[in-house]
Amino acid sequence: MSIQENKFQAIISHAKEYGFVFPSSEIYDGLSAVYDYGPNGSELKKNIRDYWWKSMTQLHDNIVGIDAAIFMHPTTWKASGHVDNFSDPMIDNKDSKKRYRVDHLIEAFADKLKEQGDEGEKKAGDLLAEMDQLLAKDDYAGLKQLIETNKISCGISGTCNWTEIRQFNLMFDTKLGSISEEADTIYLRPETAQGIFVNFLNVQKTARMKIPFGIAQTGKAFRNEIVARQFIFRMREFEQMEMQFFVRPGTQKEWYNFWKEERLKWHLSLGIAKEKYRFHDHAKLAHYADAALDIEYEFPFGFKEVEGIHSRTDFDLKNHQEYSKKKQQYFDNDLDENGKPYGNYIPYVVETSIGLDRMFLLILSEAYEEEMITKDDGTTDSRTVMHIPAKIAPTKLAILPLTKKDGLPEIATELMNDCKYSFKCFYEEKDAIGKRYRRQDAVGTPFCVTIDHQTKEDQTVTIRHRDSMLQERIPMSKVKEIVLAAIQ
RNA sequence: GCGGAAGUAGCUCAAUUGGUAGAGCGAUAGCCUUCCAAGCUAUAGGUUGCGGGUUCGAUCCUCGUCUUCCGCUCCA
Repeated sequence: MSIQENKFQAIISHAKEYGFVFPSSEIYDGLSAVYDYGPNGSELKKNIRDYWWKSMTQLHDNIVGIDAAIFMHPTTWKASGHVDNFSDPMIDNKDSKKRYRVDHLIEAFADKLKEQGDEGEKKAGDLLAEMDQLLAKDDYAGLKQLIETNKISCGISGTCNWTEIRQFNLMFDTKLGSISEEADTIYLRPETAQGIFVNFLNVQKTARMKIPFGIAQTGKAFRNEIVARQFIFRMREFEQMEMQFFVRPGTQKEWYNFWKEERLKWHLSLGIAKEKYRFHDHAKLAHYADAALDIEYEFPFGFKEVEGIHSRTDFDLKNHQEYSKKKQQYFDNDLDENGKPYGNYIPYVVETSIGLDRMFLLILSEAYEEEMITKDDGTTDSRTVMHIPAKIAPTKLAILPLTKKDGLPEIATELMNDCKYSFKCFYEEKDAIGKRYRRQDAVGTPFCVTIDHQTKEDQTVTIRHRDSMLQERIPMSKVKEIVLAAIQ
């Protein structure tokens, strides 16, 4: 475990040192649980996003994309259930410093009452009924009163020395409109999915989609996590890559299983070992789901969720129909077993939702290696190498003239100009060649090409492979196609 | 948010009982022209996290604060 923890620390340091991830606003001591992506990080993140986007919208002809706004009409979040389910009243015991969710605290007390026979059973029922009423009214003073009159105590300290009840709202809000008194409160979206749901009919009609079909979207989402830690794993501002797949009611289970397998295939297509992944089925389901699972990856700090597959039923569309008073129905012309069209219905939804930042951390965790190598003369040496899959590596090709004289930089520049329209290249003529190789290893560049004096004679160059460190002599004219073949 | 630990150059770390900060690596410029980091020269880089207090004098003692790490609490 401690080796793994050290590895995680090493990855965080490496990420900062080589321009992948910086703490946000670092010169002002940082902002907790917010991070910025540097030059290499922003390339890698973009490449992961593009790879996902392409696999969804280009390789599936029944999936189209949208880019909905972060700001949405406030009613959206009432319909989605987030306003009610996204805030929990909390209370702290002053002696034990333990924090409880108010409803959990009272429910636990009620469970104890129930064990005391019929009379306790009745008391517990009354208590819970009263709690529900107070919760519905957001009456925190009343809830505290309820705790005090029932002498509900802390399990650790045994005292009833409680703080005031406080509300932890997990959605960020802001004001729309410049004069704050007249402005409406709106939320920063806590998930991108609702932008897809409210556009369901717009997309279905304008892109002439037939069920089953999907809508994909990537974008920022915001959650006011009480504790946000573990580097970029849990951030307050993060990016999601979501796809909502609309299906005929009754077929959701089959599509749920389809996407479960399909999404795992996507992960494995990046060359990551199957053993690093596992499925985790949710026993306790969210308010909108009839089935849910996580795709978990073994991070240095244990198996954690990277992606979720949720069978969201018709919960969202049905609620949007109710709140907006706009029909969210789809007319299905396909014929059922009786030869009649399926007709009007509100589709069911299967969601795939992956955290881009988590995927980024997954790639870093998977790629990072401190390698011990034995040199030809028997001495040992170490190198830090990022085995980032070539197709998402920040830089694809480093072009290195062996020396900065004798016309070698000119030839290298020519190659650079030939390749830079096709993929991201990096040019460097400083320092010994070995040092330059190591620098490229550290940022995960899969290929280095060295131009030497022989290049002037026969137009060949040395191409050096990052993972194996093997070198081969190839015609300079082949460089572009070799790299292109590796990144597609 | 609570408890514990830590914070000195980009990184890793020094600095005697309190006497106003050094090294290695890295970076930059140049030399060398070398196919797997650690040849040579030079340069830059610090209000010791920040702010008070004690003291003639604080990196060191003390208080507060911020950040990070570990453990709790929350995570639709």
